[in-house]
Amino acid sequence: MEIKAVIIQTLAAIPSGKVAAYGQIAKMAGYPGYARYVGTVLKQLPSGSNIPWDRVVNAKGEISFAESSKEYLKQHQLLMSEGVVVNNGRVSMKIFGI
DNA sequence: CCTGTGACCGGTA
DNA sequence: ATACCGGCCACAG
Repeated sequence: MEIKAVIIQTLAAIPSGKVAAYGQIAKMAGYPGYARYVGTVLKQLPSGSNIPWDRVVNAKGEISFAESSKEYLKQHQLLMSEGVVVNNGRVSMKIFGI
């Protein structure tokens, strides 16, 4: 119950217009190695929460959904609307570095 | 209790 | 640059 909260806080701290990697978030939260768990938490987030799940990408800077998936398109759109440039599924260096 | 799974990561070839 | 591999940790069945 502790870890989840910290991760969510860290997610909420990502400024608009920037993105962060799963592992990076885990590390910032003080739990290095919890990258996968970050994904688990995001997946279980209730819809309607204020958590910017769309600003989370994998270590390669890519969206972690299949291109054909609906979620991919949605995330892509959200990122664009926040000023993040996405090229071929890859975000252009706007990584959140506190 | 044990096993498989996941919106992952880093090192090595 | 890409491909493969082992490690990672909580959670559901």
